[in-house]
Amino acid sequence: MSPGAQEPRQASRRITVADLARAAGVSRSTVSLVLRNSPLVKRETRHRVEEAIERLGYVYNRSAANLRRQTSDMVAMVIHDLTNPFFAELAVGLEEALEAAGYVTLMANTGEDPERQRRVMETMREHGAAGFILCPALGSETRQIAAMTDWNAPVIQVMRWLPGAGLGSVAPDYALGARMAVERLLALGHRRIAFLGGRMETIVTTERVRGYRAALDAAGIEEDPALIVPAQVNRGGGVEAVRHVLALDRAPTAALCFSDVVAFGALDALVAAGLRVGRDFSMIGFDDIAGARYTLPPLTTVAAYPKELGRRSAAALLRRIADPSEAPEDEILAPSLVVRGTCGPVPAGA
Amino acid sequence: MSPGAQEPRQASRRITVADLARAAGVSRSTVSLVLRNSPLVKRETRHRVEEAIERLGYVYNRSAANLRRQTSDMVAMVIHDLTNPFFAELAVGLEEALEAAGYVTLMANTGEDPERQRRVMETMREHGAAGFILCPALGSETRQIAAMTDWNAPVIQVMRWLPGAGLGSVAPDYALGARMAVERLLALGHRRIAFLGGRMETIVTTERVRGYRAALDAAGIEEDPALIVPAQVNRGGGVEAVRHVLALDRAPTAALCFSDVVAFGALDALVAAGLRVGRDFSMIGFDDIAGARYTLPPLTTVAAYPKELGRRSAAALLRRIADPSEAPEDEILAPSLVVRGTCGPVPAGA
DNA sequence: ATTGTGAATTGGATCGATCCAAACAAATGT
DNA sequence: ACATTTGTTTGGATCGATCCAATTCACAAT
Repeated sequence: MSPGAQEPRQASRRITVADLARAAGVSRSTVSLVLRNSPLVKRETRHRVEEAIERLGYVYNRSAANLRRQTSDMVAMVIHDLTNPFFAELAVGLEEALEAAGYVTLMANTGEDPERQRRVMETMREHGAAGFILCPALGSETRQIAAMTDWNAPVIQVMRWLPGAGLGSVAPDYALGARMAVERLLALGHRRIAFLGGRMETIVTTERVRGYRAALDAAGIEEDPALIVPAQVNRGGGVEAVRHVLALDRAPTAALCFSDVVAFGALDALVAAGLRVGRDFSMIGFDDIAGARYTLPPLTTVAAYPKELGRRSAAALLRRIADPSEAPEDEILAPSLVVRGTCGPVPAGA
Repeated sequence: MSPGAQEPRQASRRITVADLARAAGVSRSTVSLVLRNSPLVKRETRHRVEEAIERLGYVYNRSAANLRRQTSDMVAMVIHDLTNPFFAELAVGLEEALEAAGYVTLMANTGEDPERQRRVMETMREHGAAGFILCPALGSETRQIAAMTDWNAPVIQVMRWLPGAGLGSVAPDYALGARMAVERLLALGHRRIAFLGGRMETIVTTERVRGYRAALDAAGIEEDPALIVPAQVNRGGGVEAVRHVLALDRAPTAALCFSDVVAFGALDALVAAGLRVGRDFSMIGFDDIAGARYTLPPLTTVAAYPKELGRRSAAALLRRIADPSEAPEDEILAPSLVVRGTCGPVPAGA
């Protein structure tokens, strides 16, 4: 056989508290107390039990314990796209915080499929998840998600949320971020500012557009609908959107992009069109993903701190698990503008 | 209170099979048979039970069922860095395959911390994970990982592996990939070819270097140790490694980078040094991550298919779960070379 | 020797679903 | 009418740990 072959693997029944009790000459109850670090057991008894645990190679059975205690130490994390670097980082912050609090994480990636989302959440419910962190797939039905209120397990939505589901959420202040970005462009003298990328069906887009509009309004600039250009949320979308606005009669001199990834594509298209970004054209992204500092020039963008968002949503969920009577809250994190090299004063000619 | 407030939340004891039995006028055993879709129950009885399930809003308790059946439908996925886009995609492929097979995924990110890795794996074991997918953290002790053979749950290592742990693994053929890349560069006439980035303590690096050497050997080229430049596995590492080799007496005309991310940094540094990549200097990356096609020029690289690797490791694990007597296997996937724009013939002057 | 007190320990019931051997019902054969 | 087969249903024990009320122990006080 293989070099690592063991002695003939015997069926070896699982070691239980009963076995430990027998081996240590105490009752099951006492063993249980030792396992839970109760101060009730005499020091010497504790040692005898611990010795037996060691000697027999006992493994605690959390499922059995959870069944009896009517508790759960599992949290469900349901995310629409883990390959998005922003969400990957969010997931890491989340898991880290949950682990630190003694929970294990059940993970599922829905790939934007509401049906798959429904299915995995149902399964996790059957597993007795103590709570849910959900970044809902596009097309999730509010009714179905809202029904989770009587699942007897709190739900926190992250990044995206279904208005009126009444579930609580943690997300960056998209509108504020967009507003800050546009205000920066206005301060540099820009008057024709585009919004590139995103899908108007998503709350994340409408919120960002809302902030964009608010900034223009406050500056007394009349909005030009032609400058709001929805497009796919990827590099190709950025390319397309830029091509579109450059072909306009009165092209913009600056743009806020839906996300950094869209901005990357936009940057490519601007360079291809012979424009020097940061001089001939100013641009701001959204998210501050890892690659943003490495573009040429480095991308000015709105940072949303995904890891922190993960931690916050974990904290919010744990609070609700600890006290289910607490009302759901919507937590909104202020983003910040990271100024790099893609913005400059409006060119003289414009 | 909030608009979504429900009627006063009653403590509402959980609905169990016993409740269903009472409601449907059958025994608990019959209910259980219905739940498991047994063909033994009469059609009409089944309907009565199903009606009760619907009416009472029953939720199946998988933990209780697993306890009694001495089975488990949870798989543990322990990964060292989920924010690495390569691993994120691997994780998605993995979870997808596991979900399709009826398993739920317990996820943990170790952040390259062996102690944390030990801890989370122990916890998952206590939760009764049916198997483990492990991408071991740097510095994992072989002894400790090898000890998992008597955990009574199969372990598959992905991407990285500890030689001699005797556990089974799924990984790309790193050596072959490196060899293919270097052979390409040789065919273009390059003779001084560098290897940039990576850490010699990791098997992934040594394997790639092995392939690099094999290609040079086969071409009868004497290896120059000065051209093998370990560096951090990030953009900065790439920058540093390029600066180093360009300062050599006889600088190389081409390089294989440890990974795409290293190649990105290398590209930056080459451009900064005034070299036209693909003409003055040729370069190949490794991984084929999403950004690779968007560099200028687009990066030629070795594709390793992370999603497929995830699926394969899921399949391998499920096989071992189904038949634990099966010996652990090491599965090695052939990578392929994706030719884009960063390679060209050796410049005349060199 | 007896009582009292707090510390330590314990047996039996329990969490929710499933296994198992046995019982019951319906249909078939002789 | 009875035995046999096939099809359905069932009660009690069980998985492993914990809860709870009750008991035993150790030791000081009377």
